[in-house]
Amino acid sequence: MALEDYERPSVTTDLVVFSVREGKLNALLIKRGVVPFKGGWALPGGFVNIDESIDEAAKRELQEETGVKDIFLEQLYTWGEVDRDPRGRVITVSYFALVKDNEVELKASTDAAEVKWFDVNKLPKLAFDHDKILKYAIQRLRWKFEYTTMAISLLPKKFSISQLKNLYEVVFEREFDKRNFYKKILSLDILDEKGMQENVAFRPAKLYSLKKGAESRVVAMV
Amino acid sequence: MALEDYERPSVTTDLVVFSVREGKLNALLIKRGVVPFKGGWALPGGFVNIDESIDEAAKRELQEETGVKDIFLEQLYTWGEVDRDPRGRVITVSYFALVKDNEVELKASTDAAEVKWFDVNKLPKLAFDHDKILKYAIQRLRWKFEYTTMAISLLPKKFSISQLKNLYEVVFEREFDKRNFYKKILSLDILDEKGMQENVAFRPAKLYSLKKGAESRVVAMV
DNA sequence: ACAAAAGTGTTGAGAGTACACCCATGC
DNA sequence: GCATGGGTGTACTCTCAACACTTTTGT
Repeated sequence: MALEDYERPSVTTDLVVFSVREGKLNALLIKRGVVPFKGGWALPGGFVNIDESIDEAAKRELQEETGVKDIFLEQLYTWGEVDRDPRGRVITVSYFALVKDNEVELKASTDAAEVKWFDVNKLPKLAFDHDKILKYAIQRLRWKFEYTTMAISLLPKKFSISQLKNLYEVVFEREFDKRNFYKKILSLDILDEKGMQENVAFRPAKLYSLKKGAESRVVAMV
Repeated sequence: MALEDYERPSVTTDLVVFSVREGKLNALLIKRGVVPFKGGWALPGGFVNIDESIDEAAKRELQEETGVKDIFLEQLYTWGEVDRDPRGRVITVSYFALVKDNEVELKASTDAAEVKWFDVNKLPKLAFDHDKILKYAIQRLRWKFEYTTMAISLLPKKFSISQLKNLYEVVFEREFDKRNFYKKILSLDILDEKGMQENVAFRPAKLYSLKKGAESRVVAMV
């Protein structure tokens, strides 16, 4: 059979954009400016254009909503229940992204009456099956933190071990032993020393950056 | 914007169906009976109907190609490059499946001139981006074997530890120490004893079955 | 000198790895 | 009794977890 013989579904991407703000894990949501679920909160996202790859569509959406590019973005899962969208048959490919709070510029648009960060522990009711997608994304985020060096992409180029430790404590919602954390991270041989903090009101910390080539290494981080 | 304002891509599923045959890990391929790549080998798969979920489409394809149902089937990844299919814009959601060799009945169809098992180390050139998909599936398969009890779904209801060990050796292409393997598996507390082998020409093995509730447990298996 | 955060070592428990011999059965 | 695969224990190493004090800096 030829392509034309099949009725085609619409395909969208939905993004779970995470950031750490004021010591909490936050996710980006938009207030829908259009039906269905007009006025309800939902994940940012939109249709995949016919001449762009799904990854490109996700990247474009991320930039439209946050102004951010060149940041960690990874496909999560594809949701294809027949009735997940009241407008008709819509398949969505979900992605998750990590952005640095201070590099983000939120902008409303026609689709999004409002764009806002929410503490993942204080989420509103979400449109479509977006609560399921968000739960899935949090699991994946934790997994990524546990087994990859991805967390470091959320920190400045030079960072201290304690900044990294804070990040892990926010994502896993528990404390890590300082000595064990230092020992573990330093034993992985993934960091280069990059001098010291300056102008701090207490003992300056050593700064590190991720070693070249360690970006995609799979290591047990914690 | 409304759904109608977007030109829609076609959506297919592609299946990587694994089985263990004669001590080797095999994948199921079809010889394409239609253009493009007519006469070339490809993964089984097909279009997602407008009134079925993607999971249902994958399940249906699996049954059409192998006659198998109720077996391990899991979504892998969604491939959405613009030019991945010469017929036009086709997005494919890949799945991987595990089937028991002896429960499979291969059938050719209009789309598939021939259906055949291939040793994953002796694969022919594949159509589309199917070699990438297959590589991805093998990675995932190994990960699943390492961290879940999924391997057991490939064995008969009652099985011996050495059958399980053989399976792991095939998938990881290396040997496991017999004593350590027995010790590790039995220490996980995921098996129930189910009597002994009968009518074997040597010392009969103890048989086990997977404990109720252990199907989805995440454990380090090896 | 004090406030604030940085940095550092040891010990015990449990898990992984390496390694070789006896056992039960059918023929 | 022999061929075939089943089943078992010990010692070493390494990793993980628990635990508290000293150091450096700015004010």
